[in-house]
Amino acid sequence: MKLWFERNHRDYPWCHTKDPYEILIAEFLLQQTHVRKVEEAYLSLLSDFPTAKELAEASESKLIDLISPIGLIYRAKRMKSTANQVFLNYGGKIPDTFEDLIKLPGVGNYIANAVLCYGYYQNRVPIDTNVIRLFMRYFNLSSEKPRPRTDEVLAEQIRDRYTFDFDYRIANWAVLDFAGLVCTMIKPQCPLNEHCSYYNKKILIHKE
DNA sequence: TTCCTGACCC
DNA sequence: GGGTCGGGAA
Repeated sequence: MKLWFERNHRDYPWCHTKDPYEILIAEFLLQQTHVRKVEEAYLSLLSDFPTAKELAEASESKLIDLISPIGLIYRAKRMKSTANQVFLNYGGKIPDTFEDLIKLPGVGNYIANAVLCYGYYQNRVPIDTNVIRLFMRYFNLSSEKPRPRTDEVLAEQIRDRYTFDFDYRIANWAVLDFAGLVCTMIKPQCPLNEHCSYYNKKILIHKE
């Protein structure tokens, strides 16, 4: 996986920062949004509002203009509100604990873990739709719940199998990229085929 | 039409 | 547990 990442990984601006504020912005913009479209919004937003303080003082209409091309406009209000709380309650510093992070408006389980991992180098696993799809397929995991995202049992099974011996920042990006580029939702073309229980199951069904 | 590095509401 | 936000690409 590490080798695959070194050869094939995608290069996004937020992969080059360890500033928790910039990470937070990226994760905010990325939710339920195609990665390709986020890059421009991310850069212009950081260019206009380089710190939490400036975002807290930003005009809401300006924020909406920046976010409207990628949808989910309510994120503008949440981001501004979060910046305000960061400024008021934490002296402008993004919190470094899970408990404090999820108190912020618009920050849930995934974004909190992402900030802790990418911004504070903690060995966290932000579990999103990509990670779930990849691990459910490869390890033949299943979930009782209609929404695997909310399945804490499944999350634990994924973390158990998340045994990378290198930087978790790299590992998470690698998993994300691999799921996004190779283990895709529709017609995946995967080099790990024979190792993957999902592929083997499909072959089996095909033969019958 | 479905889906996208989710979070929030009921 | 399920609905909803949302523009854009496949």
